[in-house]
Amino acid sequence: MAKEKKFVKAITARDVDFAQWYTDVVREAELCNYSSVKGCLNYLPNGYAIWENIQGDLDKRFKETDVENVYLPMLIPESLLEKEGDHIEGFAPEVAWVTHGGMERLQERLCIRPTSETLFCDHWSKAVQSYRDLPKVWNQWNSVLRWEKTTRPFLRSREFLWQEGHTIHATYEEGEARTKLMLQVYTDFIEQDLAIPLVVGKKTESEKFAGAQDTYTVEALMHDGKALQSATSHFFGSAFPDAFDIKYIDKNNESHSVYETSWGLSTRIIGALIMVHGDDDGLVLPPRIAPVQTRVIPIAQHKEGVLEKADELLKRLKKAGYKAKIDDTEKSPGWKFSEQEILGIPTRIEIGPKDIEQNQVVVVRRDTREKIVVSIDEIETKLGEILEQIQHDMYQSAKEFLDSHIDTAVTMDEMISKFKQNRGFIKAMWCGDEECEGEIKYATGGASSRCIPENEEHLSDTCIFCGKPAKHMVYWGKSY
RNA sequence: CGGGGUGUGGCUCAGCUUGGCUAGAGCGCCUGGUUUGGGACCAGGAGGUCGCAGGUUCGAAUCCUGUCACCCCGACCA
Repeated sequence: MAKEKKFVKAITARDVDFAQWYTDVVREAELCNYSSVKGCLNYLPNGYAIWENIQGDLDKRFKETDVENVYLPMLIPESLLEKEGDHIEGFAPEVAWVTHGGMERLQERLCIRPTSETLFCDHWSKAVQSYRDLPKVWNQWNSVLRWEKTTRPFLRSREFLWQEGHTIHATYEEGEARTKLMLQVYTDFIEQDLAIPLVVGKKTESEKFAGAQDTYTVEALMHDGKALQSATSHFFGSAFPDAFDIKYIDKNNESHSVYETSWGLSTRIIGALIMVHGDDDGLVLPPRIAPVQTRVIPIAQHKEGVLEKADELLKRLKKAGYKAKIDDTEKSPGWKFSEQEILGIPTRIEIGPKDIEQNQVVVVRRDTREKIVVSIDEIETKLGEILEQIQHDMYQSAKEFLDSHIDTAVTMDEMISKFKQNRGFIKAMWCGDEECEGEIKYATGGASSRCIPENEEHLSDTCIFCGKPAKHMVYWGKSY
């Protein structure tokens, strides 16, 4: 007798409706949910655990490059925010203001930080006097608030968690080197730990951070073919610190400007994890960042000895250093399998009466669903190998996707038709004119310049839009 | 900011056009029992001032006015 299908699939197929799929995965995996304020999220244990791991890994990489952590306030006086013209102009439309303290109206309103360049500079303007005070290489883990009109979980929220690094240096070269160093730190972290391949480069004038001289970016390609800026590193030169009057005295008692950088990575990266690796069954997390690397699922756990064996296995896995959990709830095995898949736990280990009889377990990979029979005696070493393989394979398949979605174009017709048929990045030459950039965006239905890579290729002599001599090769793409 | 949509138990929604008995369903939850290698089943049970305010009416989840919130698309946006 055929059983009636009792459970409707809770996750929309990825290729049917990508936006809905994304929302479904976020909901079903219980990463976050909507709070009572638009655009502000409740980060739930499953989602926050991912962020904690990101923090842990990235912070370690920061400290290897001599970064020191600090914490500065969340409120910025209006007068301070206004000190650098481009900066305030860029952020003014999206800052939230505190106007009252208790019942009293404040003499000067305070903005809730959209970013903290001004606070760092304000501090340094007093604290830095001598070349001996330099460099300052600081970072803070915090949240910021930007009054976005359109919001989506992780991708664009009003309040979001991030880290913002801020540094000042005695020389231009040193500042520029730090900017590039942090870009490299992000690239390594995202590619190695998150298994997300990147396109790396410099932003054009119009896409730059408000007040920056140079903005560098790492761009990831989501499965729907849209790009997502996944981290950023800015070089401010000395204009920004000059506006705050940060000066130092060198060995010869001469006064000099300092050179500033800032760099950040936010919870938006969780959106990238979902959209790069996820599939129709839910989240797929790379083993190095997964809060749980394996979940033991006892089969027929009511039978004599099964739970005991499963618990014993769990203890061994934990002892061997794995982030392991057990699902010994009363739910049916099918339910448990689905849940492990929705949550993106990289492996599950099935252990039932038949396995125990043969001194084995069945390891199932989340990414490929491959079932691997492993002798219980070897589980500690085999699981590690399987996890490493998953990490490697996930990067490879994402890399293949990225590579197969990068194309080139030398005429506008070519570019437009390629954007229509093949989602992703298109490389094309550009004259450096902001107007052409806008025209290209319009003509392609929204493809903006994503970045100019360090090693530019020479595709043709002229700008793809206006035909004037080309200055740069640009990666173009539609983005989140 | 423009267009569209939705607010009814924890979740997803039906009911509203055409006002009327005690406001429904599925999932989830609780209790007991049977099950257990891909979302098991039976029985019983708890849980809702129908977003908020006002109006019309003998009577409003349903009609009217206002308001708030959220979602989707677009525009905008480091």
